[in-house]
Amino acid sequence: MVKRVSLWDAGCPVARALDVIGDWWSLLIIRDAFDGVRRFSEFQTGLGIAKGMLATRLRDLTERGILETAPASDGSAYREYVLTEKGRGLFLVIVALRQWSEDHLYSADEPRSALVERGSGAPVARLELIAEDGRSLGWNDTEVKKT
Amino acid sequence: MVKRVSLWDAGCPVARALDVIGDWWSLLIIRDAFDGVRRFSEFQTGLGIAKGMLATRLRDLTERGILETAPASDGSAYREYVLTEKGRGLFLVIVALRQWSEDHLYSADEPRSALVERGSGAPVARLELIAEDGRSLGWNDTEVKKT
DNA sequence: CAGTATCCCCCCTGATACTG
DNA sequence: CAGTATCAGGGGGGATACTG
Repeated sequence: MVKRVSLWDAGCPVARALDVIGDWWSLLIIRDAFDGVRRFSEFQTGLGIAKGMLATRLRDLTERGILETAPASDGSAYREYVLTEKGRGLFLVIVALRQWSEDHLYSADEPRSALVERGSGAPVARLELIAEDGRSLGWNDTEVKKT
Repeated sequence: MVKRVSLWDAGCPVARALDVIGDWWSLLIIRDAFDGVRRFSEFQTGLGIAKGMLATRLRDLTERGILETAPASDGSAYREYVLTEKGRGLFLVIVALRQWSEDHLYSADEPRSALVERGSGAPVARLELIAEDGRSLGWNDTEVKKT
């Protein structure tokens, strides 16, 4: 973000999305936020990010409506950072990244993690693209249509 | 990629994925590849990227097994860059980004695009997270379990 | 703890020129 | 057309010190 050439107006939704969350740290911060991280120091130690960088990223993400600040839940004087509805909308992006990563970036003997239902621990179905009638679609079965 | 601090070994699949395709240009190149772009100059003019940067990105993506080179289909002496199976696996990541972007980054009066079935033009269902029995799941219904 | 301020390096990135 | 080589700049990003 804040890059020399913004692709915001390039007319492609993907480019516009990357303009907002396409830098190195943002998605990692958002991932941590989904995992319940809320405090500055939690992000900082968990990510190993420099404090100044983290402050900048948190401010940017807040300005862009992905995070919002809330009074600390423990009564201390500090802020907490929580995902907005817009921010929570990025969940599937992270799930898709996770799924691809575990499919293609891990060797068979490495420890894995899996997304399961909270409580029951039942596995979650793989993300897939389907037609409205339920047929599974591959990447080559689709195209982008301007409306 | 090639960043001071690699998160490849951070133990998080999302971080590892971003280590591979988390830089500014890679996903845009991949998106273009999904749209059928194959030639150096097509990428270059379509993205407005500097030639040196593009050459570096194409090489990195090839080394990482996301793209592969093929002889030019028109018989010329040049290479073409096409997605591998691993690269095609990123389709859902791009779809998720597109969906989020159109949900949250576009105002009502802006022109949109939509993913439709090739040929029929029938709309594609929204990406969503479901349990194995078909129930729709929200972000807060899940957790990551180490295996 | 939660930041802000400063310093500074280095690499990403663009621009241009050059080659086959 | 498809790159490679080189140069120059700007800012991403780390480290440290400082404040409340």
